[in-house]
Amino acid sequence: MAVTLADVAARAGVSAATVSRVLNGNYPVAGATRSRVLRAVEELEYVVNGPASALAAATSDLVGVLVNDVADPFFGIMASAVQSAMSPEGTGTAPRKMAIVCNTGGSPERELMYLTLLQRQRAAAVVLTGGAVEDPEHIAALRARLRRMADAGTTVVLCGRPPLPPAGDGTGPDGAGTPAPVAVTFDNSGGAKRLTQHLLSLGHRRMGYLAGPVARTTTRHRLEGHLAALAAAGLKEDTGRLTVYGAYDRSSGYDGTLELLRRDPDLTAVLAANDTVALGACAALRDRGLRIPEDVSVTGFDDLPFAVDAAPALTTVRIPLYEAGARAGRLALGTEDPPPGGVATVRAELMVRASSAPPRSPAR
Amino acid sequence: MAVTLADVAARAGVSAATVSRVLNGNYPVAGATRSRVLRAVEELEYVVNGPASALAAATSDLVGVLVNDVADPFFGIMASAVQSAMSPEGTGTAPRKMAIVCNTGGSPERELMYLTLLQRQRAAAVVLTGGAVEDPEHIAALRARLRRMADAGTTVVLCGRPPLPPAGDGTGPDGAGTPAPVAVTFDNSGGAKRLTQHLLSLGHRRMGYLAGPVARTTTRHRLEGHLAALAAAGLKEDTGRLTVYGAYDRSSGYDGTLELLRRDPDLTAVLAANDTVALGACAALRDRGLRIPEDVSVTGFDDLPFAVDAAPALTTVRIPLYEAGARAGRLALGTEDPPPGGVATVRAELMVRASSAPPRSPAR
DNA sequence: CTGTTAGCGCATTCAG
DNA sequence: CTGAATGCGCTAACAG
Repeated sequence: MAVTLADVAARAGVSAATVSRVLNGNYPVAGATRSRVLRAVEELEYVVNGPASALAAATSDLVGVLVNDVADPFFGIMASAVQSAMSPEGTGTAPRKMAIVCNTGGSPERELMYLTLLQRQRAAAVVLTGGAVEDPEHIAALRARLRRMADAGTTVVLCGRPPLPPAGDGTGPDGAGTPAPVAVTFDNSGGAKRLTQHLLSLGHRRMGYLAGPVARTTTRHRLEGHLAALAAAGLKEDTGRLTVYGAYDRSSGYDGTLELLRRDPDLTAVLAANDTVALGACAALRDRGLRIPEDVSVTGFDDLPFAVDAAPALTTVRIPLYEAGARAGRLALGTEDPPPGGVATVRAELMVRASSAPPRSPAR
Repeated sequence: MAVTLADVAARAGVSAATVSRVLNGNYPVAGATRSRVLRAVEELEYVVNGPASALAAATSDLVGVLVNDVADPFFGIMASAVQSAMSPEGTGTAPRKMAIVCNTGGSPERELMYLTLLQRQRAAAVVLTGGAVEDPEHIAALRARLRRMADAGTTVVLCGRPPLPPAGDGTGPDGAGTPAPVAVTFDNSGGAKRLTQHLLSLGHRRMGYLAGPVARTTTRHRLEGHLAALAAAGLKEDTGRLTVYGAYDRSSGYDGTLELLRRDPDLTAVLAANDTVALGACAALRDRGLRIPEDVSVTGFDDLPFAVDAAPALTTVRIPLYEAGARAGRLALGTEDPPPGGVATVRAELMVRASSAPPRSPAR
């Protein structure tokens, strides 16, 4: 049906092996025959059969990128960056690798399911983005699956999540064999700490915290940074009372803020787990007739593109998502050497904007 | 190295063919042997070799999704929806098809390049999202490429773009052979028209229009709807003078608004090509000391999630991106029958919110 | 219902 | 530098 290598070979008057060689360019071929083959390829509009070549070469040019939610710019930006790393810079050269973006929806089952699919495709590499679920059972399953993939030659890169905790239960040789996956992690805890310190320095003492989903590394690290800053300021007694967990979306921010207001009508600041949640928080506060930042300060996290356009512009913590994704992409392709220790932490920078200001009545 | 079908067959004491049959479930197999095989699969942790099966079956389970920009929620939402259509509803069943999201960056070359990659992978289907570039040369190349893919058995679905214009130059049999790709189009023109009518009815007469990139179907259709409404109101003289082209991003909205203000300092409304551009427009107006909507009304397009949280909340046109994407996904999989004529147009609904109000001095 | 037999299209030895 | 032969792992006819 479709035109094959053999057709091209016949047209060019050479053997299939020669055509294969010029196409892959890994072998010496005479200039004359090379151009003759190339012309035949053009004329026949030949397109390599990916599956066949993957089978024969036992390698594929697919790179999987797992994200919680493509529709969320947080992941969209990272995915876009990973993909950009596949194309060899400016030149219009076709990338040999192709990124597959897979939506897990944050569900552990779907994460494993997509890994199986990727494993089945014999993916060259896989990049796991975003926070990890902290369920021990899932971690064990994930570790096992990733190790099997790594053993089969798939490069595994973590982006935006910490390295997998070591096995611990001593089943099988751990330190030995395949090395742990390379990780590009975010300084979530440090960023959250600086953010809270910023609010503390403005004079805030009664702050509500809208945390992300429970049992997620990102959620935990951000919350820990926040609590650490509170503790350092001698405010640890409030811990927990003004923390509400929810999803990383607008409505969680809205509902969570109403709940916080119920718990403490006099709070002077709301720290949201991310920018999207912060938007919901702002909406809830406005609906309650509270002004931002005069009555209540609001902060986000991530510094997504829309944060600067919120009204008022959101004070937040900037995470260089694009740079991190690009780096993860290069690590996946082996274009960049892994960092010492296998873990690179990208800095989170405090962005002070209009949504934070001193509280109405400082220090309660 | 890896465990193969043969290994499983040996362990289960059956032939490779039988294992293949239980795995694909398309053939009758005795219950006893079936469970024996399944157990062997479990014990050996066998994972099918995708490339090999694709080669043998001459079909692949990959579905390509081309988007201009994954980091843009407009595309992210559609991509997410397409992907959701791959999973058989509630059941935790693994999707047999896998969506590959490819970033074209809006570049025709990259669009063709990714199609080549997809063609190489022998993709089962490909979904092209977003507006099409209107360069005749590119259209011809695209049409040729899509036809070749369709001939090779790949289902082609358009989502958010109009059907390809017919060949016209009479090269080769056109109407014959493979049918034209199915398309899920947006009523961009109708939505834009209703939006402009809304502003007209409020009393606006001097409106600036921030168009998208030139030579894009989406840009053209939205602009046409706008101009049609103006013409119907007898305002055609202004055509063009108050239209500025730019990218679909915030900075274009910002810069374009400054340019519009230069051309007509007394304009009372700015219509942006999409919500992101509108955000930039709002920022520019605020920086110029103009209030929204008291001094200038602003409208967006698409009704992305953040539109309702802008301050003031954005009057815009809602396009059911998720529904459209899901439908495109089902059409790609053949789960849904194509609409009569091969083209389904989804309605664009006017969403009136706080960013539009009567002008300061009605009717100039 | 199950085993046997052929390839699918290509990348690689190994000779020449 | 090039051609001929072999097998990657699996599916799809055929037989039985």
